[in-house]
Amino acid sequence: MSAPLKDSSKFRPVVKNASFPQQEESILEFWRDNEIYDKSLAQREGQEKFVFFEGPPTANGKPHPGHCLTRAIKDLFPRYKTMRGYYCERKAGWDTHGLPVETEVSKQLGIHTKEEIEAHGVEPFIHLCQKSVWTYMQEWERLTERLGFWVKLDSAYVTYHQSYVESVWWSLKNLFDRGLLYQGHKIIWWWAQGGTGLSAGEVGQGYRTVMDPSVYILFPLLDRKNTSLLVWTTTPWTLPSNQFAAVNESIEYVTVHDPELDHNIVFAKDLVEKISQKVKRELEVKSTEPGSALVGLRYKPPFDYFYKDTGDQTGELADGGTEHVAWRVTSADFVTTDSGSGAVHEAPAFGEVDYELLVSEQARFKRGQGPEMICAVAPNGKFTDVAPEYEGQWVKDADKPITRQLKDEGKLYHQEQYQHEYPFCWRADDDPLIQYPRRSWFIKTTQFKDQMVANNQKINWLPEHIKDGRFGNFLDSNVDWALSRERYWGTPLPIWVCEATGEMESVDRYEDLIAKPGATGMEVWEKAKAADPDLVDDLKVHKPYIDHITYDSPFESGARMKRVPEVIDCWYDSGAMPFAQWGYPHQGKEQFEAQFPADFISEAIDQTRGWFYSQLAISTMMFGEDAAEGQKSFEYPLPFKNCIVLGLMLSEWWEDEKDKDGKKNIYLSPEEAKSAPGKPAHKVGKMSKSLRNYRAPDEIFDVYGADALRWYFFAKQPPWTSIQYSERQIKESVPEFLSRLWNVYNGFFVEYAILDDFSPSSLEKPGQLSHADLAGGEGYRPVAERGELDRWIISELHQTLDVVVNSMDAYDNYGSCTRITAFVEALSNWYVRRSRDRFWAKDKTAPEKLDAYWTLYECLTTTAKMIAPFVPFLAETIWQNLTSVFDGNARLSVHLCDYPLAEEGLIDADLSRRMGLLRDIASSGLSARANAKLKVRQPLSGVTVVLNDSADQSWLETHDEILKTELNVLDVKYTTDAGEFVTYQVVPNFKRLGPRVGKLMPKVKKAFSEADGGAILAELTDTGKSSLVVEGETIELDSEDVEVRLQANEGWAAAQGKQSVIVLATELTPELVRSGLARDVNRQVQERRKSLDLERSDHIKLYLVTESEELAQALSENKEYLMGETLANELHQEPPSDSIEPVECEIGEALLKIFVAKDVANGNQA
RNA sequence: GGGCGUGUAGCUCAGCUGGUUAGAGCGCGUCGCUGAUAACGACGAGGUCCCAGAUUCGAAUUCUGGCACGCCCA
Repeated sequence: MSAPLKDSSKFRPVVKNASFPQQEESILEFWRDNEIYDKSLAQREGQEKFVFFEGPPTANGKPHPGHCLTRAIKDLFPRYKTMRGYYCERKAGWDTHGLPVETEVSKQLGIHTKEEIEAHGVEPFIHLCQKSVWTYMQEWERLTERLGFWVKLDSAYVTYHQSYVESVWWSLKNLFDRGLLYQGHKIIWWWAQGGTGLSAGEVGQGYRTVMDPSVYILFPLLDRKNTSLLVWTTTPWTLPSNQFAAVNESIEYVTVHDPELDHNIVFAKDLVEKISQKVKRELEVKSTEPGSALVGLRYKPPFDYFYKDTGDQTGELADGGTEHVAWRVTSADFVTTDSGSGAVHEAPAFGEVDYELLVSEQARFKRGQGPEMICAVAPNGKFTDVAPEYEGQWVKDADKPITRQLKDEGKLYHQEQYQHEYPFCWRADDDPLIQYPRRSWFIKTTQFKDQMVANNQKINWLPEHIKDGRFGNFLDSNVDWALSRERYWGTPLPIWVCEATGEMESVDRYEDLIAKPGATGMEVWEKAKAADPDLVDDLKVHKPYIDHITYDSPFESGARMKRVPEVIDCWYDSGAMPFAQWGYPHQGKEQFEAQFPADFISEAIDQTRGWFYSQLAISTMMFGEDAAEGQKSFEYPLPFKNCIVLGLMLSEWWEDEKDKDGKKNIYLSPEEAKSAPGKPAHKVGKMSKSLRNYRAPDEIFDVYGADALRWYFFAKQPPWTSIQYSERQIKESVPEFLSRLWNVYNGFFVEYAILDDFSPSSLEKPGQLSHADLAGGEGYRPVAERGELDRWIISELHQTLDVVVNSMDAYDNYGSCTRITAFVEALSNWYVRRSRDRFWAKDKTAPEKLDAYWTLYECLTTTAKMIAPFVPFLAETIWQNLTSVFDGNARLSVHLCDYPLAEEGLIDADLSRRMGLLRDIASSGLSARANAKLKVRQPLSGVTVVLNDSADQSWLETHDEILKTELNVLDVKYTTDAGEFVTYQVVPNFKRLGPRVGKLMPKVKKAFSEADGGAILAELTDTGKSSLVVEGETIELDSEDVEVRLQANEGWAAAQGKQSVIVLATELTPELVRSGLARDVNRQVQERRKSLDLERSDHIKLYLVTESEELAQALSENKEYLMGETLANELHQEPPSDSIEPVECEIGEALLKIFVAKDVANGNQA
């Protein structure tokens, strides 16, 4: 089709079969070329702010579909708020530190342990880390852009940048100076052979089922003669380091007499039978007491390595008095009677809960007077000389000899083997891990627990249960933040220690550091930089360079200050992002104060203990009521006000065995899986890089487009639902929504507007094509003056806007999308469908026709604006073409428009209700036809609609035409009189009657079913009242107390709608049959027109030849109808004289030859 | 082992504060429509709302206890 491209007052014809992905690419180009994002921001400058924080992703792996969801949601609300008039900056950010990066680099180098890293050299290792961070940078940026996520990538914050590091340092110095940063021990899973601790993730990978000893040891009680506490443990090698025995205060304990040993033994009452069975002898219970009675009793531990020197040591308690520091019975809630003896051996060096018990014991004493942790094992996992008998032995190998020694000494009461899960090193799977204490730095977050809990209450969590559920619980069980990491690539802990006195101080700027008296060591960096000028300057604040910088101690002359070796937890980096992204307070003061707190953030649920917590903790400590003096504190020290917690995205894949190199999981789509050789196993689970169990987002973009993916995320479920990601679902969102709207826009509106020369170009100030902007266009009539259908769809549009805006303001994208989908469905399947006649009308200037164009135009432009935040590409495509007629006078981009708001005056609730009823009746009518096997092409003489409520009858009666066309009937009758077609059923309104009649309800229900529905209804209609007698009680009824249902009687071609029954007249007269035949003929002629590639506006000469008398009569009776429908200038019932290729087809029983030829002479005469 | 969440049609998911006929989309089947046409409409099959108890006149919905799955932590 040759389009008048030069005529800018006409719409551009849209390329047929344009693919969404291709269109999106050109929209991206348009946005780039015209800097639309920047303009959308500039336009809102000075307006109220909507603050968004980007939770920094780590760019050292390829992005997967789960990341797309996060980024899509992060884009949606800022776009929406911007259109609503807010100023919303979006600064990107990248998380660059931490173990994942080190692991990635180690893999490249083929090394594992810290020793190997040191051997390789920390300096080159760090260089690799810094570079590795950007390995997938481009892919992330491309994904971000391709998805339509508008965020400022070129001014992104980066956690390893000097300004960022110094901002983090500032906060750490602040905490240090306030005494909130302290050193303590942390029990970690320790790989003794490798000399390193393992992260939780690594530990989780290495669990195996093993058999370990389970031993019951006698701890003689010093205060009770001939009596021992029976203590249980599964790690005999920790017994030499025993410090306490723990019982549960609320459990009952017994003292039993063992006849064989002639000794009294104390253990949990519930376990008497079990333990008797184990030792195979009757144990006589002598007395019972609560666990609390045992607390404080002293005992003699099985080994005296430590006991011999300090067994009698006492210390002063904080609230007066003295107590023995160790080898006492203490109380602990975690002790149960599920296994063991109800008394547990405690070696604080080798267990986290044991260590916590030590800490709480220490807290009872005056400072320095309490128990010190004891430990008979060296970091290499071997006994030290403290335990001479076992010195140099690997702890796990010592289990047996230790048990044997205890047995020989009569201290072992019972032993057995037991099976459990135990972690091994994931890279050396013969090495079991042990729990082991390491020196570590902590932040005293527990001091801020109440404030954090209070701040959490102010956050609007979506879904709500996060607040008091997962997040709230986590806060309640807050422990001090273990901040330090004995690693290399991270923010260095900015604390320098005096080598002589151990006094410490914190430094928060590199500049200040090198200005310290006697500072040296900067040359190491300078040399490195000179040798490799490409090194980024930010590296100088990192290991190893920073470690070389020392200076004169202010605490003792002649001594030097040296940095502690640790780096910090990278979660602290990200949690500091609200201020560190600006380099605050060294710079960016204004930006920070204007951009805190965030109005909106969103991440997946796995960030509960990650970014959500780190932000809240740091903000509360830094800016809360107890903030450092001089520090600006905020009314809301919480870092964010609204937080959408996304569900986890699971992947669906098929595991195939054909790949032999150890990576046997290959993503196969359902189709591929079907045709794959062998039997791929269907699996569902977390998306993971190593499993390769998903398809790269790029492929999705290329096949379905970003809008399809976005719509799938936004419209298919609330965002916090854990979804099983499936390509099929994405594929479905295309026809369901995108192409449906596309068909209305392109397949319908644009095509006809071009044919009809309709254009809104007469508007002098199109502006953003708001309702008001459209008035004054050529042929424009106010909505109130237009036909009902037009008023109806405008009303639907504005009701939709109302719902969408309210939902979006409440961060409910799912609710918005559901409503938008319904609107587009109504637009496509009712408005356009019912308006076709007007679009086809010949008179291009008929007011009804122009009304239809203006109405649809308004619907489409408004819809484009409405969907712009959701599917920005499609919205832009539609907008660009719909505004192309204005020579650049309209808004350049849909994203520069204000979000459309509902106008009360355009909403007509009655009309919406009635139209709904009409649609329901039409749909039931079609259903009735289908049931009666009367195809729609066959006209029927009429239908009768029985309403259960006459309120809308007169309105409906004026809309017969719609039903006549929809149902292809000649006549429509309405009645509320049941007649013989239907039966009235009156059922109780349970919601209303239930509370009133209570227990009588079942009987009332029965009474209703037995009563004469018609009579009750009649009474209610006449007097507004009725009554029922149940069990002698009279129940007064008004019309609200009952619901009327209609039931179509058997034997009629009828169907039931929500509030009506529709009955067909099924009798077919010969005339009706012939009329049906004519419609069949029309259909075949249209088919022929298409096969001849005729344009829709081409006129034809038509020859229809049949030997059937009936069909011939049908043709002549319906000649005008046929000519009109097929644009035939002439219709003959004999063959043409010139050679026209005929087609033959069956109409009913008869054969028909069809000759169609384009009428060149009279073509396009319209 | 603990916390949190989830369990509804073949699939993916809705179902608000309890109201008696549990929905949508897709898929499948049947039929229709044909100037939106690689679109559209109707109908149908398909559900012990995970199980068991309790509360209630009434439970997919509330409570208790299980089971299964997922996540986080241990």
